[in-house]
Amino acid sequence: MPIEQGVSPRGRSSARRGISEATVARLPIYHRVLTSMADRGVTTVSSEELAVASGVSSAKLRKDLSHLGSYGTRGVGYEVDYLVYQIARELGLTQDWPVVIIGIGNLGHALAGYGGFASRGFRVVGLLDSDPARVGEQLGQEPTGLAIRPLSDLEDVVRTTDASIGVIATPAIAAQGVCDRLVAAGVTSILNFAPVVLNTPDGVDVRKVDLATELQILAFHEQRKSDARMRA
Amino acid sequence: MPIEQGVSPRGRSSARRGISEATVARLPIYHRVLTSMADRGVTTVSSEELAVASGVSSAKLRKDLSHLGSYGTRGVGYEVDYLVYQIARELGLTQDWPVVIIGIGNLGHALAGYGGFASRGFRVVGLLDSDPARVGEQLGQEPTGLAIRPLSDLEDVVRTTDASIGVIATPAIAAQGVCDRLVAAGVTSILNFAPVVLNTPDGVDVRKVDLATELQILAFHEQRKSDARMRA
DNA sequence: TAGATTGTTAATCGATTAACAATC
DNA sequence: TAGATTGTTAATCGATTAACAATC
Repeated sequence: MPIEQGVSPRGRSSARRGISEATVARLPIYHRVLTSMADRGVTTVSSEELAVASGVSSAKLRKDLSHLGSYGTRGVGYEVDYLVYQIARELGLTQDWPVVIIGIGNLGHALAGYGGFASRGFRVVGLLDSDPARVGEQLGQEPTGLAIRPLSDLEDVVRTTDASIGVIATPAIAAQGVCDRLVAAGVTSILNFAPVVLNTPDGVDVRKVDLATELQILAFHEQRKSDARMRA
Repeated sequence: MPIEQGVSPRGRSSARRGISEATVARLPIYHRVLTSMADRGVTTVSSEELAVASGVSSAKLRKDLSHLGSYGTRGVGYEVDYLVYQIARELGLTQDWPVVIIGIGNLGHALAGYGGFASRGFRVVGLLDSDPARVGEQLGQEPTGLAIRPLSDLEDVVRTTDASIGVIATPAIAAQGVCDRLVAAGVTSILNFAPVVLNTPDGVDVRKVDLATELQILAFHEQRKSDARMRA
């Protein structure tokens, strides 16, 4: 019996090093597609089926999944429930993540009410806004609802809720200041919707969602297509 | 004088082939950073300065810009205004792009009111929702405002406005159907906020913005960091 | 056993980086 | 001319793909 692959030195096989960013970015897609399959009563899926449903090639899918471990059965495929669980564990969805949202304008409002968070273990535990007129406003239904608190409560909210993830939905001008305060209060992951490049120390992860950028990329390709039509 | 680089066979040098997706995705960032510099009265910028402000390496920045043409001056840097214009032209921001938004819930509402669109040539020309209670609602101020129209008007709106970009902000269940109708009506670029993998024919570009996915990627890294702290 | 499908390898492709000649 | 900085090259790195041996 050849030792093809040493047993991980750590308890959890998934904790091996070297799962690439590109793979991590696709895992949530697989997770969602698999969850929806499970809901429809599908119990087993092949890499080909899952790949098509996820919009990737089956080779890429198998390669991605192989980073988590050997969870398929040759000649058969993957057990949907088991794979959902393994991906969730890899992504850290088996634990609860307290999230604070700063800037409760139109967008912050929409984010606070987004159902897709809670169902994946993200618990919105704080809503902050600098506008005194907005402070105190209650979002959501009473039992689970949350009141908007003044921005000055930021440090307090982060510490009492032990939130490690902050969502910035403020105007651009306020974003860096809020970011600095979040980091100082102990937040180490930031999802940024403000159209600015945030400066953060090492060890803090920032992901940026930029609506204008997305449209601009589409416009670029739209222009290409329009040029191509022109030539034809 | 050696012919190092043939003149493009097309009128516009920027229309050369082979500008990579990775580069295209960064151009909007450069464009925004440069615009903000111009607003502050900066007239000239070096690749090093622009790179730092954009959060990339200067080598990457110069490589990216070199795909557009030779718009810098050795020993000096880049003229801010000129570079802004060249990037805008490359991205197709020098023309107007009519955009329709489908699904005017919290998120669609926020998108419709987002100022970052108009300032970059994206004109929201249609708002559609399937909820009769919402139809007729006026968004924005009177002169520029827009009324929500019934979903059944989709084809009509796309055709009369000649929109080639559609934004889907509907619930997941409705997204594919709306997508199919948009494509049938002639839309060739789609920005999808619904948490589903859309199926589209070749030639249609889809970009997906997925809030839950972004948080899940952060959670993955957060878990890693927490593991690392545990071990320390 | 025969058929199916995984997990992995090796080849390919593409993007990033470092370094520097060109040139202002 | 001396100093600065671009544009480009070549090396490196990482991700994707195709193919197939392993194995259910």
